[in-house]
Amino acid sequence: MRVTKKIKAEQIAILGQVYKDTKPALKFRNPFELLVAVILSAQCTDVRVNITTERLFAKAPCPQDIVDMGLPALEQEIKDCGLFRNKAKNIMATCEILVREFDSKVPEDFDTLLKLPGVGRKTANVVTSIAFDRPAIAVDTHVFRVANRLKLAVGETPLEVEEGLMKAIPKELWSQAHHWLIWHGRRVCKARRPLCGECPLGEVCPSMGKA
DNA sequence: CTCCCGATAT
DNA sequence: ATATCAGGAG
Repeated sequence: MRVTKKIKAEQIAILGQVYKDTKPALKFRNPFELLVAVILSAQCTDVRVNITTERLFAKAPCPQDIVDMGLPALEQEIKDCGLFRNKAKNIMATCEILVREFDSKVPEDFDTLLKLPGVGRKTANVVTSIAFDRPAIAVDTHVFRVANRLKLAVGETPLEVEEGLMKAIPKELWSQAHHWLIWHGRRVCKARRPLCGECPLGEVCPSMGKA
């Protein structure tokens, strides 16, 4: 199957119809909690992140509280999420910067977010999109896999896929489409055993039955 | 490219 | 037993 512009539009329309009511799976009450939750979410399920952040923010709801708690205690607190030494070091360094340079608030500017330790392109896009309500497409493992399988956007790297998706999707739908792709990746177009048999995109998917 | 890393699904 | 999980840094 050759995936034309028209077929891409159909893919997007179906995704929007099926997943229109989806929202972020990560629990958060403000931009700071979202930022920490997304840093923790690397190579970890959202369910595990939510358990961890609920416990963490009960003890330390603000950047200064985490700084005061100290690195070893933070490591123990987030250990279940994996990669915990790197994540703890990055969260601690980020909190110190937020307190010292940004009045304990999460900056809204994308490039400023990118400079924070532990914050890469995916995390910065999630925060600008979800916390600050600006159009962005964060390419995580689900978005990367689903976009490539659909050939909605093909690329070897997350950045290539991000750029392809921005061309294929109207800007006003970027943030929503990001959620549609994630939920489709979680529920149907799974990494290991995709449920092609019950996929609403079967007719417009070039990878149908090939995984 | 490799390393970081525990929990979970298959 | 092993692949995968809302990645990022060196």
